[in-house]
Amino acid sequence: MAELPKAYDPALTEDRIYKMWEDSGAFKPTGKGEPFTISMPPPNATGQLHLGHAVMLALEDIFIRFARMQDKDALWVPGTDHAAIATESVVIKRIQKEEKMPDPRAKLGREELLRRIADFVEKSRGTIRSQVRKMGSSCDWSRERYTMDESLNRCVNEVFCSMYNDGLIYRGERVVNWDTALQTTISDDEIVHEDREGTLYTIEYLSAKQTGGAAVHVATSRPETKIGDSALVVHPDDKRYHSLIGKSFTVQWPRGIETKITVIADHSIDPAFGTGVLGLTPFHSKTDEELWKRHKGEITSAPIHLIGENGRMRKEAGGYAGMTVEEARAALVEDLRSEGRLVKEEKYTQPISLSYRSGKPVEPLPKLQWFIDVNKPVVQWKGKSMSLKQVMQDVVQSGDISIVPDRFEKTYFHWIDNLQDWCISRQIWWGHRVPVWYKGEEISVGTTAPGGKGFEQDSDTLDTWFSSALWTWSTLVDPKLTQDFSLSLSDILKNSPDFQRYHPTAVMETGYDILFFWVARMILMTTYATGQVPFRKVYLHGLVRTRDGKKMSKSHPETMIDPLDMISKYGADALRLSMIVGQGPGADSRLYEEKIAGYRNFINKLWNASRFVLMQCEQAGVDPQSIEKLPDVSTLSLADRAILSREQAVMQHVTDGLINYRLSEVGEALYSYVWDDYCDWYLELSKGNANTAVLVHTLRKILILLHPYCPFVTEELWSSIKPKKAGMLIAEQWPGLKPERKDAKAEAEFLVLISVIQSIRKLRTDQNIEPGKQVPITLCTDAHAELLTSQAEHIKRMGKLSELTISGTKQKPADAASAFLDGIEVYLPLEGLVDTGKEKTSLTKEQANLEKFISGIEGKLQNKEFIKKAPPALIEEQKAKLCEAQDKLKKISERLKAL
RNA sequence: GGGCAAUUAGCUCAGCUGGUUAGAGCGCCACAUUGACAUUGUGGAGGUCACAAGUUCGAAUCUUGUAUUGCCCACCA
Repeated sequence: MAELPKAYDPALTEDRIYKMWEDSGAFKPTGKGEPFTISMPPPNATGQLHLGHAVMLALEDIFIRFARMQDKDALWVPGTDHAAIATESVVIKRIQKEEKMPDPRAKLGREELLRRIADFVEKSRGTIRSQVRKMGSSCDWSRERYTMDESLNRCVNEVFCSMYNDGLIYRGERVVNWDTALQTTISDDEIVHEDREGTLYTIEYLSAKQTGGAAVHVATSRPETKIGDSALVVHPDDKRYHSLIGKSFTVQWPRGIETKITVIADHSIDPAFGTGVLGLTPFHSKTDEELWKRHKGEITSAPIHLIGENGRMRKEAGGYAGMTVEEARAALVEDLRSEGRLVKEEKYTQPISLSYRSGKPVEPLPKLQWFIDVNKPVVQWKGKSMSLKQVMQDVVQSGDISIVPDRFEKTYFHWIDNLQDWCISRQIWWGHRVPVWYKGEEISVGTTAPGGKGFEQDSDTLDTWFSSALWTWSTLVDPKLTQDFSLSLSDILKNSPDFQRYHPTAVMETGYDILFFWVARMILMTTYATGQVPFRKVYLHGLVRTRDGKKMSKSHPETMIDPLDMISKYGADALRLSMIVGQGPGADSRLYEEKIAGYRNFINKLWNASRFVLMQCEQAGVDPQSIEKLPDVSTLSLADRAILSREQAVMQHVTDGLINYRLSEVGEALYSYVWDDYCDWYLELSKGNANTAVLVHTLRKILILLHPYCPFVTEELWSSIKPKKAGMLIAEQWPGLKPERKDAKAEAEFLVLISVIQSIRKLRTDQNIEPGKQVPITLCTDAHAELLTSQAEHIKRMGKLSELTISGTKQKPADAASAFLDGIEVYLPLEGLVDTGKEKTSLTKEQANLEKFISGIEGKLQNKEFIKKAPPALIEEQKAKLCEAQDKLKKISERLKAL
């Protein structure tokens, strides 16, 4: 048997073990048993693994290993995401910086830029792959996918066409969110709202002369858009403006600009805000556009497209054309001021919309784009025609999909309620190109280019979430089939064995921050495209924060914890535990190095416990691998019987916990079982009279139960201690319960033994006995004499006793320090050396505790209502406790009196 | 403006369906260094469970309200 080193060294172990797993094919599904699939949320193909990925990988690896050990047909599909906007902008920035090329898109052209991005991605994907391996992720690499794979592209195109044919995808001129920095549209979800200090300007919009009554003032935070107004909107009940409703005016603006507006009424207007009049700018505000659509018929003038995609005023802005929005605002305000039309300027907290991607303000402007209609009731679902929204609601409401923690179901429904048509086209090049071709007025939508000359493909690409939304199933279709264009999507699905067997997936695990971006979109697209839900359960983890609860951010590198650093320092197992234990689903958590180091210590504890077991075997001349069966339980020692009984409880707890996704609790339970029960008591008590069969058996169980959490160290130890015939731990079967091993009496007696030893140790400390010195002890007991006698050797060794006397309660040694347990009196005879002060302090404290406890219980028991209504078992329990406590109190009081 | 969550030891967190003398890890104090482990062991100190009212025989746990903190959503121009 090879000697294990004194401390566990993950660096010498992890890569070797991972390779062994991978080479053995253990990550591949067996094809037998109940299928259990996880789709790995694909990390961006650009970057580095961060803690968010690490948490995801750890959780999913636990799920999948547990399933695999339960003999399920476990498949975990890995992959990477092309991350359209993020990747393109990263590569463009690099080229700009490294090659001093200000506009790579213009200079390189579409084809060359795409080639460069693809190159870059290929390199990064290699990095990501190796980092995913470092975490110990047991995913099936032979099924690895990439969102830009040809087969996935086929799926994307198929879904696009099918939705187009169903009228769910349409092209329309609408106000969209324009990111002027990235020069593309973005979806509503990619907008972040922020409050900024702004100014609310009140301007004289119509003069008294024009209205024939009072002048009309309008408050606005964006004066520059007012020259693009089509209407003024007031509340229908607002008496101030009653006479104006329905009238049209020509508004004179500085620099010779003239607009025509109509005054209309709408209930959405708040008469108390500003002047109660809203200047309606249909082309540069989504809300205004909505309002405008409702009142189109009443408004005579057409909307004005004022702001261009470059963020500058267009020629429609007359004298302000060419200025940036900010410049135009300043200029117009000055002009109005000099005309005396600037009535008021006030400080104002303005909610503004920023691009999630670029961090720059989003400019709403009209643009011809592709959208997904979420309200059209044409999706066949459960025999009904529903809208995409309705299907999304149904699957969660009906329980086809459940979300952990369930409060996020509310959030999800709320999001759907507010969901509007999804703008899916992007003006970037990196991504799945919109499968539409144009020739003059002619449009061709298809998975392949149309025949005939003169067709040109739409230059836009699809939102990256469009392809990610297909992830759970597009990764399972047979790539060969996708090359055959005579097949329909449903043919492909029907004939793809993996899709047939492994979809829907069992659980989707991801951060709550992409519930809307991704999880909801997967539900939307997958139900439509496949008629199945993408997954049965959604498990959401929270954000990993710094020790102070701050967000880790790239701009503050000192706040970042790099998972790979931590792995090389403490090992992947320790990192995994530190991210799982102590954090519930959906809640943010804090991570810091000491925490990881703590779990490294735990791993090392396990390592040394195993060394101890191996050493015991060696000393007994037993080959641990040859141990197969447990001896007859009745022949075993108290400690053996107790640990075997505890083991059953732990096994049950762990299994139930994993089934119910209570990972933190399970981790804690295992931690304390291994460290407290197993190492501190069971192994200690085994010294000198070890039963190697039980030692080996219980250690094996520990390795099995811990394997999903810390796969590396457990696998490594398994090789020394597994039964000869057994294979790798990763493929080991999850143990079933053996209720006959439960032994409440043994566990109770074990606790008595522990409490005796602990109380002796405390007496020693209280009496300042040198740690090495052996002392005599007398235990006086009527109830536990037999037990204590049988355990005398243990008590002597662990209490470092020179002599142990066990007697009845009638004879008590004089001149001894004392302590009192339930039914046992512990005496440390010291021949005149007893530190009575210390003993008094200790006993007085105990006395006070007991008195408090007793009066509490007595209060309860004297309460008639309690006696009447509490469950009888509880009452009995309380009575028993009271007796014990009173007995103990009596002894302590007597002793105190004697002192 | 709407919604959601959190508030338990110095720090990070458990405490599941109400009955515990309220727990863990780290940190702290004291002690211990030759055979599993100092990445350790032994013993200890430390909490009116944010506040208030209510339900109940009984509340850290349920209800309501308040406060503080954080997050999400939202068309006050």
